Amino acid sequence: MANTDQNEVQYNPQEVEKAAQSHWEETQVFTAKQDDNREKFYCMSMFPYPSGRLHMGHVRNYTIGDVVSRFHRMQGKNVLQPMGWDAFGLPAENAAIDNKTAPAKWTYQNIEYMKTQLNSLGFGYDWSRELATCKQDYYRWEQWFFTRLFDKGLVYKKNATVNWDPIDQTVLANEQVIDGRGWRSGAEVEQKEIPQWFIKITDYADQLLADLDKLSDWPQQVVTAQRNWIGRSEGVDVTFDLVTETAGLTQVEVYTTRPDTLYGVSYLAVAAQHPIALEAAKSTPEIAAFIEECKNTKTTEADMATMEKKGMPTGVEVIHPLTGEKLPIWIANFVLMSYGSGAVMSVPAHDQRDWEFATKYDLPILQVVEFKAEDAETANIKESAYTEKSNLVNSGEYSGLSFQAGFDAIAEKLASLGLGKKSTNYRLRDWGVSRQRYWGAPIPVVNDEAGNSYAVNAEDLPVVLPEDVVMDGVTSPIKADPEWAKATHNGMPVTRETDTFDTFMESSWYYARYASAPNDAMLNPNEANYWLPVDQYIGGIEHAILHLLYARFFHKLLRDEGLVSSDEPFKKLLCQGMVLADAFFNKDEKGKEIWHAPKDVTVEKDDKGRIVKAYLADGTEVQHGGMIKMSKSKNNGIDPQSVIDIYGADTIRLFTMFAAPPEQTLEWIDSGVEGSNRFLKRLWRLAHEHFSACKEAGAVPSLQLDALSKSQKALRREIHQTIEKVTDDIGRRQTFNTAVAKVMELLNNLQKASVEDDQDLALQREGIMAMIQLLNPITPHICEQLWHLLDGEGELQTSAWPEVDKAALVEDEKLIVVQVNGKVRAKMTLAADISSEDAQAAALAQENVQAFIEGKTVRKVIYIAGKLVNIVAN
RNA sequence: GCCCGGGUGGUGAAAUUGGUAGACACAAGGGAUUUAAAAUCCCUCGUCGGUAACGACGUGCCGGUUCAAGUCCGGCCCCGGGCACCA
Repeated sequence: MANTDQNEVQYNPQEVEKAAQSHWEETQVFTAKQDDNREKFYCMSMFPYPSGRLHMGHVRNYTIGDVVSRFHRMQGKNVLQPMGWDAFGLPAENAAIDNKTAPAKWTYQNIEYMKTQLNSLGFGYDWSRELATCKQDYYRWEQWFFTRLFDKGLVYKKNATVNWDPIDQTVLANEQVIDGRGWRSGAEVEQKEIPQWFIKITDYADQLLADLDKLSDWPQQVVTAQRNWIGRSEGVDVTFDLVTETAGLTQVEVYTTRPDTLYGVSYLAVAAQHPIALEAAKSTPEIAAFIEECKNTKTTEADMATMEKKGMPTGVEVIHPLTGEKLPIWIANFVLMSYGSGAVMSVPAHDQRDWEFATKYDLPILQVVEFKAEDAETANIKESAYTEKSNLVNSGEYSGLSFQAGFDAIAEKLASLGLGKKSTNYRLRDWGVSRQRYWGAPIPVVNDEAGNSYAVNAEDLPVVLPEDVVMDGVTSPIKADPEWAKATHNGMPVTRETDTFDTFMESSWYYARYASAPNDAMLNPNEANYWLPVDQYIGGIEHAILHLLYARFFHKLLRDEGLVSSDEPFKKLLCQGMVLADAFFNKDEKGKEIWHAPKDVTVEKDDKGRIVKAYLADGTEVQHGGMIKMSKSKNNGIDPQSVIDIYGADTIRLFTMFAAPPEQTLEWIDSGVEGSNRFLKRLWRLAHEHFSACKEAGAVPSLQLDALSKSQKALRREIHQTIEKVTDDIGRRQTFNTAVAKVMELLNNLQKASVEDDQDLALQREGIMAMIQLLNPITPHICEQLWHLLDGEGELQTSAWPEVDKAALVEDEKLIVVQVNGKVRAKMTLAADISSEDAQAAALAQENVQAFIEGKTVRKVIYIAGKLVNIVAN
């Protein structure tokens, strides 16, 4: 029991971890080599942006990845777990301005430091495959690939709006616009149209949608989010003839998903930028003013839904294609120029926005869809639109048709009149990849004097981004230097594009480059196809849409280029939850919240452990803002390094895996971290006690399976139940928290078991060795050291995962619960092979059961073998 | 508004196929050890009643199915996240 032997070796995580890490370095156990005779397992975590230091979100993400990798490696698979750096991006430019260094230098310094942090956490990466997206041996292939897409007609240039800072004369990224003003100049940001490059992701919209069905090992919510983002809808393009020619047009086209409601149209609504609106503005100053107002309405704000529906009549009219009726055209602030044709047919009775608009401007509301029977009592066109799909009414010859029949019949009629055709629309837009930033991969395009664009020839690649630059904070160095843009293309003088790629370009294919990074090509298909697809991808839910959609798209592009053979890049996806911590604040004179770091705050708790008072070192009282996501703005981040320095990597790894299931939020609790550390100390101590006992005994005794006592059998069953559960929890369920809990339970039981003879000692050894193996994916350093201490066979990292001895699981006796009318009244231990009759009889004989059935008639007895008896009596 | 999650002790959570609700851990309280403290170890710990045995109640609310419901079905309330004027 509590052995306070003075000679006992103390658990010193720093020493243990250093030793284990050197051992892995010597054995090169994480270097992955292609081997067609072994089953491969490719486990990848989302690579970090090299911001300077790891944060707790990284620790959680990469611990999960390392646990999965080590588990599969111990199962004998050929595991690849790489790591790299998402190294291009805006923060480097900002830091460069603040620190007066070049973005490249800052980035490489950060990479160097963060790499030591990752290593100190013991993550088993194959560093020989390390990549940084800002290096030319990486982005040159991205540039090459873009030129291939250029040749295939999958990219194009068009005007698109950017945020323009009129004082700094520069383009701003969305995050540089704060409350509509430039972050440095404070000038009001303007929308400006400039030519930019787009990749035709919409050409792949159907494939991206259809292949979602193959992603059965992705979280359902991510699949759903992507489906909604692609937003496929089926409808009809309807043409309305204008009564009089306007803006050079004789017709207006609209897109509708509800052609069945065509008889309910009472007006058309067009976007403020629509040609008809612009034409009307020429003669009517009020309209011009309204269009100007619409320009300034933010389209990104969340309060859009509550925004007032506003509009103005244009005075222009169209003819209803079926009824011949004249309908007015209105300009409406909720119609988007960027979706469909920038014009909609308005059916106020059956569309809520149209209803609000029509009610406000007193336009006719015509019901053409019958209320379903179940809605008949509640629906009321005078109060809101009825948007259900149902049979048609008031629709001439189409009245009485169902939704689908009406849809088809009206679509057909319009087609025969030459005034409509069925069409499919997507919410998904083409991917704009131009960024007017410096720290990114230059877009490999040159332009001649006539304005023609050419993809840079393969032999002229890469287009190198100069790294030794001075950032003035306003203009991109490659835009500021006219010499940089000078180039020749097939002997002709040309000018380079000075825009760079969206950094999502780099992160869309890095998983493939880890698998294969030849010097002379983007990928070697043979190597890439050995490792791909990624078997397990782990990262934050914030990338559920953009990154994961772009990467899926890129994979299909790589496939169509013949570089990979699979359809999807990531077989299984795990999105880990956020890390939360207590946050504290007080308010300054202006009422502004000032957030204080948890380490500066002292808390007082009541006897239930709830925070009743919190104050700073100088006694100032602060308020507890609750458990919220660790962030700079709330000043509640915990630096992982400080935790590693105190408790070591194994403790931080254990706590993050134990405190919550991986996809749920994790609450950072200091006392919980101490608890995890306590557990490791107990494990350490038990293993060392065992080691001493073996030394005393002279030899490591071997287990005599047929000579085990009843309690020894029970303990051995517990050991093998633990192996069974942990294997399932890590391998299949990915509930690492319950795996840890089960090992904790085993340690508790092993500590309680008295060791009196050789059999006890041998059994203790079996249990300890199993714990070391089972915990190794989570806390590999301590396990590695204990494995050596106890002379484990072979390399722990690649040695076989412990196997369940099915015979050990067999129970001679079982605990049976006895219920009367569904309530537990007794428990009894019976032979496992007892007959149903005997079990029922034993249950009825229980004293407490007798008390509850006295005076009642037993109607029925249910026996669930080996588990439960339920006696129904009344 | 729409789409996902979720609601279980003082707290984080567990209960995998409908079969003992609360494993494991944290906090709290009590005790041992110690000159003292730290560390360590032991005990208690859903609520109420009872010395205890045990009993009643208990998984957001209301109802249903079932021998049996945290789990399944119907309705409602609340919380968190995501998307958003997509025609």
